[in-house]
Amino acid sequence: MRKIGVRQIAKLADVSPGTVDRALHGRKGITESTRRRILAIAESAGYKPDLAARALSTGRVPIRIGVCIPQEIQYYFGQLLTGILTEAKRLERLGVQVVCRPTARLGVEEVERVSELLKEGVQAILIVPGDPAKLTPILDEAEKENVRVVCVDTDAPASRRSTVVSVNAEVAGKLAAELMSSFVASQAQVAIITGMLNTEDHAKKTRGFCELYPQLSNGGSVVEVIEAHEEEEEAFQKCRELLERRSSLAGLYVNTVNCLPVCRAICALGLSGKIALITTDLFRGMIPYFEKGTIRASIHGRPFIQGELAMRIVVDHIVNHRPLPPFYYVPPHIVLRSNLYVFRETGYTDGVSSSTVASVAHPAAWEGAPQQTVHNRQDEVD
Amino acid sequence: MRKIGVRQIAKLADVSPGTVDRALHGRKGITESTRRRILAIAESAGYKPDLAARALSTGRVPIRIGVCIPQEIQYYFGQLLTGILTEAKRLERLGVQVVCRPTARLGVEEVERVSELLKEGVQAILIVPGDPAKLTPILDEAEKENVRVVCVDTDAPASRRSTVVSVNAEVAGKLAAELMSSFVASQAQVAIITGMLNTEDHAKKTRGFCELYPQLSNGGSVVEVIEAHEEEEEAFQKCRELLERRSSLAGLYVNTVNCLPVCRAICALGLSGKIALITTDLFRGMIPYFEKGTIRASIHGRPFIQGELAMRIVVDHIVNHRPLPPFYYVPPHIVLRSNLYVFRETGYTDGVSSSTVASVAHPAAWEGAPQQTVHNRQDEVD
DNA sequence: CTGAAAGCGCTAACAA
DNA sequence: TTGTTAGCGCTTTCAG
Repeated sequence: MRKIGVRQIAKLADVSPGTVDRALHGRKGITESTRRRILAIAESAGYKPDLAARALSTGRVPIRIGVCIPQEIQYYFGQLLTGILTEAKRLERLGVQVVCRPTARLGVEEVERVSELLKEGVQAILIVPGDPAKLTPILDEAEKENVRVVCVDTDAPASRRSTVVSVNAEVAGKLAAELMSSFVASQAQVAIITGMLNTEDHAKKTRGFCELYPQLSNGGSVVEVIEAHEEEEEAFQKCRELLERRSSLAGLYVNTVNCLPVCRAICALGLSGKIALITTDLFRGMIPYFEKGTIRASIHGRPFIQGELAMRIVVDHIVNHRPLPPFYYVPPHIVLRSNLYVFRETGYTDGVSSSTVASVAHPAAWEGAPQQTVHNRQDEVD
Repeated sequence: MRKIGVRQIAKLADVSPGTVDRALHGRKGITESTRRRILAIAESAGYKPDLAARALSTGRVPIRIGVCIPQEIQYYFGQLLTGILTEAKRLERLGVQVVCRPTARLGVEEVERVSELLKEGVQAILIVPGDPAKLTPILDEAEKENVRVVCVDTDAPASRRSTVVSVNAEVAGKLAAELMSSFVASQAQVAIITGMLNTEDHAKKTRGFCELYPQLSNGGSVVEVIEAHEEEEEAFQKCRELLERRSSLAGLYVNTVNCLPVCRAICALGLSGKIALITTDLFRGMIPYFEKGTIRASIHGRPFIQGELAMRIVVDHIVNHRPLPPFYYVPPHIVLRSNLYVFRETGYTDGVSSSTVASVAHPAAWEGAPQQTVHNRQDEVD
């Protein structure tokens, strides 16, 4: 049984292959009646287009994806970028190319970088919008010119961006609250150390926590919310002061990635393990504090995954026309001491060839650091 | 910059495309010297063959992936399959085709299905090996004939399978233990309800839990481990009996997906919310028990992700020759009441167009069920 | 041993 | 509105 293609359909319908093509794709320049006739024939003949042939014919226009993310906070945005590039590499065969125009810091010269990307003729832009207000016009402009804008990690809600890939900040805050309430005694007092409350993400996490914790803790309360502006020294001083002022404090929720100074303050006052500390995200510097029991849990947004995912969905959209839903919320992971080493961010997992959510084996998960597994990269022609 | 293909290589080497083809594919009828010359040129030019064109020319789909998973336990293996197919669809443009040979139940007629797949000429097999002992010979045979075998969800450790995608069962058990110890009071007695201890996965989870719980609970202990053999009625009866016998029981860890009967038993005895129940995986039937507080947490292996990942890494291996590490452990998610609705398995997330780890927005995460977001599937003629 | 040329099934530009 | 035709990049057959 021969494979049936446009040619045979054309023969059956007594038209030319061109007309069949028009019918199949709803192109203009064909009578409604013949279109329906052809469609019916195609249907009944069980026509399945040959994707390979189509791909070949359409001429694989290289897919250029622009990337604009900050270079600072390496362990966070670095992971994000790695995720993006890992996926891009995987999709190389599809003709995916990435064009990077990083910003020095979050929110700095973003508009300039984006306009450079647009000049490069990208079909989509992955961006961490640090200054959504300023960006909105150019992002809207991009979308109008049919360039898909995908926000990553944080949103630009006022813009027409196609979608956002991020954690649901409110859920992250609530998760922390739920965990906290099971770590501390009834009626316990806890506090939050945040970055800046005018940052959407920080505010939402704080709000989520403050909303849920009192409900679950039997009369417990959030006694203070402190802004540390992502500064190491400021965080350390304020935290130390807080702990001295509030000796009754049973828990602390740090909802930005700036948790190290807090850990140091806690240890300095001999409170490690005595006060329940819940942090955000995960990087190697946190490991000793997990091991000492200073950090009880962390709500991890997994930037690597976010990067991978953003790249994946945007290419899927461009190549296969899969629609982009307005939000892609990735479920944050809860990192405890017992699952610490399954996360690639600890560096004990396979960081190169490993795919998205996975890591390689490391038998000694609980007790200390297992050996790192290394894989050789095979580079070949074909 | 034009894409470089056999034609340009031919021009560079001053030979014909035919010769380039011979060189690239180690075909006979070419001098060793010219072959090496051509290969060097191809290499330095960064030649990447166009899979679509090759597929069209040879008339064969370049990448066929066989899938052999059980049809039973829909909510689990169904999710796994959906993940596999979702990813396959995404990779369609690369010429990926899947061939399904499902088994009726886990461990039944697996060898037959695998041998059918081998006859189909697949390049790789994704399999949930229910009966590893029986499968080992044929899996080894497959690998010997250069067919990659990827175990999913559970392993066939004695075989030469290329890799396994699963959760690290021991870590899952330890996670449960760590959570349990923070849910219950010091020195609390807890019990485990499992499936069959001769199933690798169940045994490892049980072991992980039993090892860690006593260490973290200040003298608490695991007083019983009950096998329920994945039977609803058996689980219900045994659990009920257990609860009556041990009135001091503070926590229960169910490490198979068969948690509903346990929930019912707990509710029947009026212990909902009084005893800390930690379950495994996630499906819609569990939602009411989360909402009532019967289930305190669940360790979720995310079969959808495992399926997606398995397909992804195997195609990446075939297409880009990325090496397959011997294990791919996916970090299990901890499901609590506050993050329940971010998981696609609850049905409140976007189950079709959504990608791997993501879900769409649902503002009311804590309080009851938010509205379901629906995306229209784009059904195309072709 | 190497070159030339004919497609694979589909799309798109141009002709009728 | 419809038909014709020239490729897309690779493989393969048949001459040279």
